[in-house]
Amino acid sequence: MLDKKYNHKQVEDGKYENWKNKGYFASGDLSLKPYAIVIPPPNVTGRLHLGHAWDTTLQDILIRYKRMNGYDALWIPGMDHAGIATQAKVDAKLRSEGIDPRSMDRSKWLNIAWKWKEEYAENIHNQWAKLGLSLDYSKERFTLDEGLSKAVRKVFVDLYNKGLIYRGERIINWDPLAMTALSNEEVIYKEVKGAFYHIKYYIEGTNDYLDVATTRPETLFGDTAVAVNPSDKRYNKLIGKNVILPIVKKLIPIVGDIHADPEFGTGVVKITPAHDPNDFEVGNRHNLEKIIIMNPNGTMNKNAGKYEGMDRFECREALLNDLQDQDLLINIEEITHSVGHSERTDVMVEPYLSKQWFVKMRPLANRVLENQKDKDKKVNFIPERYEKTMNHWMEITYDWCISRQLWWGHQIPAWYKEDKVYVGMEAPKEEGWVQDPDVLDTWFSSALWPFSTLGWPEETEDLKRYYPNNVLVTGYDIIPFWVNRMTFQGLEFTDKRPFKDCLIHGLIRDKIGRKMSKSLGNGVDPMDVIEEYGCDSLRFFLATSTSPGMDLRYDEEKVKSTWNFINKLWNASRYVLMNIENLEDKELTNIDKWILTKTNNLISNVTKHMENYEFNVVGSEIYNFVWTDFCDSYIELSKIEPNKKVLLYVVETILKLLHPFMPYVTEEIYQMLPDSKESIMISTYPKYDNKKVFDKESSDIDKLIDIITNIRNARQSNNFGSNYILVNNLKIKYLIDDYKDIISKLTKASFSTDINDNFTSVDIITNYGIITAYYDGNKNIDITSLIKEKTSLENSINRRKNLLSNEGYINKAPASLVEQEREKLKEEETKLEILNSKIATF
RNA sequence: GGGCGAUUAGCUCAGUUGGUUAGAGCACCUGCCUUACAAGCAGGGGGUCGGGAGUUCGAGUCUCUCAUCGCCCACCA
Repeated sequence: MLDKKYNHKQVEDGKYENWKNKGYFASGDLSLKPYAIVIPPPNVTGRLHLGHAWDTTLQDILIRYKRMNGYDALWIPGMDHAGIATQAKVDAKLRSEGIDPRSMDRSKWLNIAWKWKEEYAENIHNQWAKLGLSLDYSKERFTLDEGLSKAVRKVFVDLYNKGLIYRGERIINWDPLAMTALSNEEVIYKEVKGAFYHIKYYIEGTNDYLDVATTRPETLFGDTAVAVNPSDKRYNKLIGKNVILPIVKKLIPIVGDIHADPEFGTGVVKITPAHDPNDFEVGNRHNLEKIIIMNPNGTMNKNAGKYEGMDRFECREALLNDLQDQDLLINIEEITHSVGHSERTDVMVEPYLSKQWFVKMRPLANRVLENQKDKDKKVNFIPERYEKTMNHWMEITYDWCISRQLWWGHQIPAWYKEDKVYVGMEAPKEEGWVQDPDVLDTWFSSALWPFSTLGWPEETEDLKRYYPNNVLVTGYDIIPFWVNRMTFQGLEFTDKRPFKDCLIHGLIRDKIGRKMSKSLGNGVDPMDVIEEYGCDSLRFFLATSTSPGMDLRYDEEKVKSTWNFINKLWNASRYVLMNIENLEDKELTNIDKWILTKTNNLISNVTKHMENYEFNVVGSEIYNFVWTDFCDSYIELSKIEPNKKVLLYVVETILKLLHPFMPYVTEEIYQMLPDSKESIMISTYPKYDNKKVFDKESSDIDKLIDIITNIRNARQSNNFGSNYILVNNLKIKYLIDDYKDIISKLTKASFSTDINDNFTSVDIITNYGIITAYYDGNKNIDITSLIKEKTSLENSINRRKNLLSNEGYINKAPASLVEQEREKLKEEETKLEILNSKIATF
């Protein structure tokens, strides 16, 4: 027998291992239609947070739903090597042991990193298990696997041969802490306090100077010109003259360039081609020298003269002091401006001239834009609006810097010998070639994930069967990083979209709406939630608390109320199981027919909303059905005449509908049902059956419930006590006559004819007529409440009369609706009549 | 500067192609330990859907506009 209370720990214990061992997670039944999802691979060094829990829960719901619907459901697990993130952690650990990681031998370092990876991968496996995810572990992949690495090399080589990958000197975003290049997407712009430093650049041979404002004065060592706008009358006569670069005291030219905006600042810009993307362009237009003034670690190099060796910010201070001393500093204007920071290390990014590998984006992006115009080939975003996010990115994107000065990742398949370059799948045979030491951006391999995990570039059976994937589930925050890149790589290398649907969810926020983050310390560990409320509670909360694409506030109260819901389900099942042995199958009563109707309508609605990814609607549909229709109504109404078959059918249906959301508790209860199969996981999803829909009977029971509520209401407001007599005067008399026993039980009333003359009588006014109640006590009718009810009834009648006399409405509204209105009007009019006669007696 | 989202009950959120005095959870009020459940049962109160205008027989739902908050992209010498 079930315990009185739902115990999530006991329920969840051991089930996952059992499912896994029995092979329920495995895919590959070729007689079934395939359905495939690949998990967004978590960073191998990370710990799964609530966002992962949400993301994976949604996928598991889809997979379990499809599996129960007779699909060969494949959910591929896997992890991402997460280049910078992992390397930073491994390095930090080594440094804490007093080891300088960069002084190590690369292969030794890699050994340590791999060990680290194994350890952390294990953590993630444990967390996936805790979340109940039905992943097909036989297909698990890692982005640095040999197969995936081969896919990476193939893509690199092919793009190179097509001219879509090139190596060039460009201004890139440099992370001086991680000492690597970054892509634009890895730079986070933050508003910070800074200043415009106004510096005197004396015009050669005069005592006049130009007021040059800069936010990064230390870059002046790399200045090779000063620019003014050719149309700027204040300065354009100066074009061709020179200024004296402060401190350095060398001459640099004044050039005319449209980059200088006369409206902005002083209208004069210093040009530092090696340290600013715009200046780089200006430099190219005017053939200026590009002087790099920093070392990769953010310290100044020899071009900074006496400042060599100082950190860039230290140099800034020292330089400003010197400028001040030499009366070259005009003023310091404090401003707030946005400055790029490294996504991973959070240090200020330095625009830096560097030789890197790039993907030429325009042709690849155009292909996506073209493909999205084809209804049958496009990636369908849910909600649709996120397609704009992708398309916009495709329109404005520019070349993707893919080389990283790291060790952890796919080493670039390019080899150099003197000034020759070789790009290929394998190293050249001849002596003397040296492989590029850099690795590829992590996202370069993630972009291939939907097909590389299925064996591409080999033409595997899996690839043919499961590609394109049916759906990809991820948060809107990584559309630019990942979804976009998978889409263009998918099209380029498979000629297909990587997935048909792309289900987008939002971000998890804390209770007061802030993003969860380490620095705020407001993160919630899903494992803690599972410990306290169980995995099923967490999953149901995550999946049903918000509509698609919207953010979700984590609210422990809601998880708690989900637990209560499960406890309710638990106890309803407990009731059924406690009684089931003594029950028999009987002919269906109208009450049975009512719940069968409700159940099948539920199946129909739930199925529809599952197909549309509307899990929040599914959640409230099931919740209301279980609590209100099944527990509050059916179980109570049927207590006099319970029907074994119906009770079991309804419970089993509920369990199956809920199973994708709450795998554990539904399995636990399912196993206790008399005819259960080996696991609910592999049982068949409920199907709508119109033979179990009885509209007429069902509508009668709706009325019965309505009448019972009326009686209970009257009972409480008049203090009937627990024994009073009802006399039926309804237009639908049969209803009460047929259900006297039930009404008595549920309202504590009797239908005796033995009415004492001293009893007080009260008329209970329902939509279907009057029921008179006789009870031993004082009359307790509140005339004001009657009048209040009368007023609102009159208003409603007037509203309806107006509506029904409106020709536009009569002619254009659906006939059934008009008919409904007429009926309601009639009901209300009779009720008003009764009410008026009641009031008259006062 | 461009784009997107939000604004509905005290709080957190739903509200499916416009269908007619708006739903849930939590909180609140009243009465109940009724043998499935007091983490429960029964009954109840509470919002006119950010402001304004429009389309329509009918708008929380469509259009325009304003306001507030948030996010994304771009720019910021």
